Amino acid sequence: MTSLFKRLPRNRLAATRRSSRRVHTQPRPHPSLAIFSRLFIEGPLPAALALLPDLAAAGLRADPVSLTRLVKLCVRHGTASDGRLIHRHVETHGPLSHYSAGGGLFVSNSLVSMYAKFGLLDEALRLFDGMPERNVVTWTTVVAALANLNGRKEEALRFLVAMRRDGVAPNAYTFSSVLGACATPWVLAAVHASTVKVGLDSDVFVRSSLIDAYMKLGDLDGGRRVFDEMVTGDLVVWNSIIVGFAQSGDGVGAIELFTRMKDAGFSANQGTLTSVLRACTGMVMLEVGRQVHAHVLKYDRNLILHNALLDMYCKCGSLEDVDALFHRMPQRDVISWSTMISGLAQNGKSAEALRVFDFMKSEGVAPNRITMVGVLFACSHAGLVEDGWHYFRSMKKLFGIQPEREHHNCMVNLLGRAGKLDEAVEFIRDMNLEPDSVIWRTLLGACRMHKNANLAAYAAREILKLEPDDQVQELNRLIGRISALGYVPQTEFVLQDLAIEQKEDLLKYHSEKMAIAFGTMHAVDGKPIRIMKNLRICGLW
DNA sequence: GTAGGGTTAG
Repeated sequence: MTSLFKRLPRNRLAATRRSSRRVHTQPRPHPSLAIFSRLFIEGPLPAALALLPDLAAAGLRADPVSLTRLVKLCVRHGTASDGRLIHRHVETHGPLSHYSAGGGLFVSNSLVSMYAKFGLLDEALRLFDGMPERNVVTWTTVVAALANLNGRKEEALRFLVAMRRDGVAPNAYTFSSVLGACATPWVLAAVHASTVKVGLDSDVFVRSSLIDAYMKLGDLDGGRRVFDEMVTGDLVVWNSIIVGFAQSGDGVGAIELFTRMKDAGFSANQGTLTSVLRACTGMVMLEVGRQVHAHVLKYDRNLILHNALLDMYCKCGSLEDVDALFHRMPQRDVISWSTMISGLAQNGKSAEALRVFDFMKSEGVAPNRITMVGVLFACSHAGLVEDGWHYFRSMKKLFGIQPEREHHNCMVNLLGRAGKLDEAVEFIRDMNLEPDSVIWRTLLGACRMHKNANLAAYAAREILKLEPDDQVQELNRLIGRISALGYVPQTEFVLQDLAIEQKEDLLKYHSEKMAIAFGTMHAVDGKPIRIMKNLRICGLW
């Protein structure tokens, strides 16, 4: 136990004790090493953090192993300010440079990772810049953090180059992370070639990341080639290829691979099935989802899988399946209930959604903030303004849930759809949050629905203030194809005073039209096209 | 003791 802490030199210890006496009239009991070590390893975190000043006052210095454990505890149970507290403590009372090279490096690495996990990448980079030495873990931590952020992926690649220039060789961890930053086929080809060169392309983590990277770029053949080179096999590599196919819209291919995987002797686990189901949900592939359901049957008591199935059937609009499954489920948690509430509301069954909410409460299940989004959403669809207000106002009192941005947005949607546009504006002005573009867009949608051009112009100006660079992507290419299919725009829903051609132009970007056009272009003859959307604000539908 | 792949609700 004593090996966990090192005593400081005697003069420093004496000075610390003197200052400690000045502060406290009664000498404080000496904190025991056993308490320190146990709390640093097991927590609870607040108690461990509270001991840091005592530790310093007693002239004791935690060793690197205890400190890295404390940082880990902080990532799991604490906040960024807890992490900063540890960092400050270490720098003040046991500077990282005082540890032997390995020990200090471990502590620094864990702190860099801690900042990255709290989303404080710039603080992580500041610490990184100040480090006297860095190893492959230090570099990989930063590369991975950058690769996971849209907008900083190029930096991740620059760090990979800098790392090699610094004489640190990337390993499988590094490649697996940096592959998430390959946004063009050329970069991916170069990184792939590097993995082959250093013999890491057969590592299961690298292989799975390679497949993901090819699939994300839409290169199904590239992904398939990497997959086919696999000799030993790995469940997650199978998972990568299956999800890649499903997300590329090749649901049939995904299921074929899924079957091949089982033939190859792999047993789909919960992770495989949930990710395949997620892909089915995202692509609205009801038939494929039903086939996956058959495989879920052997996990007949798995709540996560049942919830994923429930969501899939909701998003695919198959309410008979939703009903049958929900009643058969052996247990239900707050996610099951929330899925039902939102799913029914999305399918235009608001009254049922609110009945399910009552049923949920009668079963003694406490709603959470996501449940309340569903409830407010249901009110919004059914035009139940009074009920919506009641639920919004009672969230805190009845369920202890503080209304957040998304709940405020639901209220603007509710008031706006009900035609109470002035009340919606008043609500936006009175709320304690700074309105964001989502709120203004909600109001704009309501203005269109109720043909209020003045207020629409106001909302649009607010949106442009917040998002001056709002851009339209490859849309025009797609529009050309829609027109070829006989699309005739209905200009009465454009409120601005514009020439008819300009109005038509604006309506091209209407989301349902686009979805139907996309479906028409890709659907097999005779098969239904299922359009999934989260809001029903258009007057035409 | 530090960095990695898939994993249910808006």
